[in-house]
Amino acid sequence: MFADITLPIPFDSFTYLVPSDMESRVMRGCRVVVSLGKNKIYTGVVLRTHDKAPEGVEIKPILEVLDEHPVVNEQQFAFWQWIANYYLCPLGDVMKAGLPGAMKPKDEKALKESSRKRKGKGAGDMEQEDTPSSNISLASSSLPLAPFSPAQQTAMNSIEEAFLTKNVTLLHGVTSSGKTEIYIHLIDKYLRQGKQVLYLLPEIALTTQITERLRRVFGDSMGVYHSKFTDAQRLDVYKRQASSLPYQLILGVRSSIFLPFQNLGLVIVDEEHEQSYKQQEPAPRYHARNAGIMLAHMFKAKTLLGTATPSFEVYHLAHKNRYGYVRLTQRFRDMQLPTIEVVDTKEAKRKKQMKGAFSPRLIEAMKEALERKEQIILFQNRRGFSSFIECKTCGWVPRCPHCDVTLTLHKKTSTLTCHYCGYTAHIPERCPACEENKFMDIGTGTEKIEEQIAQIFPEATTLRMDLDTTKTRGQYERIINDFSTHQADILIGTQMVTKGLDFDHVSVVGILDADTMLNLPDFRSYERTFQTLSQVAGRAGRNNTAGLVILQTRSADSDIIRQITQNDYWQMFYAQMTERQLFHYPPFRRLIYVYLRHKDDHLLEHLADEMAQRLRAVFGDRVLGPDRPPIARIQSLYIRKIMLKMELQASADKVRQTLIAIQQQMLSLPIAKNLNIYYDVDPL
DNA sequence: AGCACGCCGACT
DNA sequence: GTCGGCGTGCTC
Repeated sequence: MFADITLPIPFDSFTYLVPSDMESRVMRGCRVVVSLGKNKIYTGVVLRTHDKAPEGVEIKPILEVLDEHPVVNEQQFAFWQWIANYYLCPLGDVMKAGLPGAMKPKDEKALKESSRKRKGKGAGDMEQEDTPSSNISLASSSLPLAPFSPAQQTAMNSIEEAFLTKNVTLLHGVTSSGKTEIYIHLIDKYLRQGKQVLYLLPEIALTTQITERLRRVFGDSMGVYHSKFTDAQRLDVYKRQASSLPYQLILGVRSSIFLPFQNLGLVIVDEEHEQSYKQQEPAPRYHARNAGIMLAHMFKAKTLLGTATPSFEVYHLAHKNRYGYVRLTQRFRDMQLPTIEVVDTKEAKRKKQMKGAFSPRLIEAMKEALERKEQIILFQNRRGFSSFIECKTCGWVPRCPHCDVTLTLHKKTSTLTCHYCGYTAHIPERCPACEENKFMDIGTGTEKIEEQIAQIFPEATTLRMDLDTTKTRGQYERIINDFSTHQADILIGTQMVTKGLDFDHVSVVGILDADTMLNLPDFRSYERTFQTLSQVAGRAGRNNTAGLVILQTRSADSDIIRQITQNDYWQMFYAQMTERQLFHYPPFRRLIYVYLRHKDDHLLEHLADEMAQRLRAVFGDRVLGPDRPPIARIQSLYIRKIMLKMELQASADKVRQTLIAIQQQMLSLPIAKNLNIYYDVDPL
């Protein structure tokens, strides 16, 4: 008897021998311990048992069976396989994402350790058991639900009506329209029917505030699943979901779609448009919103997608009546939307009125706010001090030796940093090209904004929130907390400030430079700028006063800026969709990026051409490239990208089979040793 | 992915 | 004369 075992490495499975004394215990879905290679020990999951010996390889025995009952159920297997097929990655990669970290490769010592502990309660123990905690309220508890406003009630009714005929519904509600309250009522309804609910949030939005709010309503019937939790904590939730007394509501981040569910009735994807639902590294490169819809589909459950600024993919399907559509235009307690004032920085610059990144109008608005003891948020979508430094004499620019990018200046730490691989270098005293010692910095990051504030408003206190100031645990929450308790007047930040909490004392939001976002070489740049700037703008305004947003741009009279200031989603969507259709981009086509990596640029060039040619033989002009991506080298590997634009009706299965076949042809070429090929399906 | 094997530089 | 650098090849 043999067993195909999936291991947490980028392969589908390996075949092992089942020792006769284990035959009754080696079952599909159980974990086993096996050795791989010279002396590596892994925990894997049994995919299937059979009697066909693989040819041409030595076959090793399974060393140990860890579970008496399967810990991966049939629904999960089907879901794993869907992810692997759709996102074109080995099953092992899915397993790695799908099981909590307690299944990491073990060394010999850890293995013996766990054998000993398994009698008790080791961390790697996944034996099924009912959790000891009693008094678990299954339905929602004592806190009566907060009453709806008429607008919310109407929206709730519309959602329920839409679900009669549609499996997926988009709830398109402006900021502060009370979407969460609607989710809570809907969750309550499903829980009362004995159905499970999965409530997905982007990582950054899963704060203690939202957790506590839901905890007050749903008490112990809610489990929280966050990537910041320890392996043991996540394992607890996993075990609980597989037990006979699972949490009825899971509030979680993208990876919680992999938890075992038993009777899922509803999936909520909040902030549906958030890019962070799709990850580029590591594989599997799945989109949690789309995978969540598939998960719901497998359970014949419903999906509610919520956002103030829908993604084109979702809005398009809602518009075509494939998804239900519910609009919520009224803000909670009739809060007014902020006024957006556009400042033409091209004009201000010509008149030499700019103070660094600040226009006179923005300075004036900030000054007034500070005098009224109100708070300010400044948005600059670039971290660090400047984009890069340049030798004043010869124009030399320091670049990352591993990646094909300029190094960003971080003045606080006196370093030059690569934002891709993290390489850091000291600022050179003299230019290595011409020996001169004068540099100028080009571009503006959050650090430089902070420095300019100190000059313009020396009295004001500031906080900075970007990747650099939120590296360690708790820093993010701390900045949010300090700012909401008014321990600083001004919050300077990147995209990060667009998410999270509503602040009560922010009257002015300054967008320092809308153009860098608009000018990114990406077919989604307008869609994204609209989303991001709408979200930032939504931070302005207090209880009964409309906030003021100062939007600085060099293209003040462009259509996109007008659409943003008028909050005209439809116009923006309509104009952009015309272009998307014309140039065969999503949501009219399905994109697949094929990436090739190799350390030898010349050889890679040749191999990429070869692969593109083979793809063209099948897919014709649906194949574009190969191209050198904007960042053509990361961590010493050169990269090429081939783009596929598939029709929506093209069979995903056929496309996959063709791609895998061509990949295998490529990798069998003698010159293609060390060629690395991977895919990004529906890239963002 | 991760880890052993393999062939070239600075050390006791 | 060895320790160790990371290039490259393989894993049932």
